[in-house]
Amino acid sequence: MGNERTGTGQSVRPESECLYMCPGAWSQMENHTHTLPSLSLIHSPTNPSKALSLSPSLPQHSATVSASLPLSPASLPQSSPSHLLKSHCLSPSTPSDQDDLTCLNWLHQRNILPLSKMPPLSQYESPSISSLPSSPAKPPYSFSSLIFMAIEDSPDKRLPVRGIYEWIVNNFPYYRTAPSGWRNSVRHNLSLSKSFRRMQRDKSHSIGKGSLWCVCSEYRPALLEVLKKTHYCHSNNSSLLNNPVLLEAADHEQTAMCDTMEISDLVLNNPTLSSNAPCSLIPEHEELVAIQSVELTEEAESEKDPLADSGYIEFHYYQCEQYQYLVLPGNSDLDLETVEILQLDAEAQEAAGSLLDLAGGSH
DNA sequence: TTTACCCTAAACATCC
DNA sequence: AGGATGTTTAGGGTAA
Repeated sequence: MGNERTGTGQSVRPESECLYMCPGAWSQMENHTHTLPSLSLIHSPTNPSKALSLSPSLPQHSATVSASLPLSPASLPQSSPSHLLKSHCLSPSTPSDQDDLTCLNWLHQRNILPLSKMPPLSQYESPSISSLPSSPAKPPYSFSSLIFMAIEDSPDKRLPVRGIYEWIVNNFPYYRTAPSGWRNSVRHNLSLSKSFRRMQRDKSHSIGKGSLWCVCSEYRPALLEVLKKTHYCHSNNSSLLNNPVLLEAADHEQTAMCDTMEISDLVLNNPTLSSNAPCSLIPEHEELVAIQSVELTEEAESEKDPLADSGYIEFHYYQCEQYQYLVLPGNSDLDLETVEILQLDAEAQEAAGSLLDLAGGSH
């Protein structure tokens, strides 16, 4: 009965997690390694020069999505990285697909990878693992926004109620396990909101029960605006994402380069990065995670990296004391507080992706 | 405090 | 008949 709209987490992360990094962020980190002389951020264990070959041509959406990825415990894997991969798979695919570690198709279409959002580690020290929530955090979007996105994401810009359900479930894993009352809320919104219109069914082309629903064009800008606001409100952990240029670029499907100056600033101001790690850096578990396949330059092709060939890049996340570490190939350490400005949480990614889609939609 | 917006639940009608 | 869909009402929470 309670309102869970905030979806903010309050639990602790497992001590070691795998992270997912969008190529844009990867590339930008790479581009700024020169400001981090003590860190060799990205290189392959088998080919240290490989990092420079991982320079995907930044796709249209990558600028927006790589602008910020604040980290939140609520959206973090609670039990295992595979759980994270499943629960945060935002691809509209079948359940079987979602069991696949490579199930990031939808995000990949936008060159986005889910990277969990969490506040600095100090905010949730020492809760027990048993207190971890077992399901993904509730998306911050209102039902109107969810319906809007679902309809706009459909080829014909119209969906039956069941199709809306399916879209939401496929894209927001929270609703897979949520009590079914949310469906009632969806119908309630469809009926009550002036933004949505029920279309007369064509009896000759029966779609089964119910009608098709579409977005009223006159309310479309307002719905889009709400999405943008949600996008801003849930990405307040990043000065970068609050840069209007980013969303403006999203609206125009333009590439806006993320200003990563803060990276060097943060790193240079962070004593943990200029000294050795305060404890041994042994992650509790390791996994390979799917990361978007990147287009390699010809040079890279000539120096093949088996990890790159597989489409996987291995790196590890874990916590130690009050710091969060991202261990990249080559045993490099990076305080995640400095990384987060390169990351979008899944929700922000969602918003960004939807906005991008919408921006390139019917207008 | 008010207002607007949102979420949730429930009851009921209609359709398939 | 039963489930899905659609409408309406009611009540509570949150933020501006």
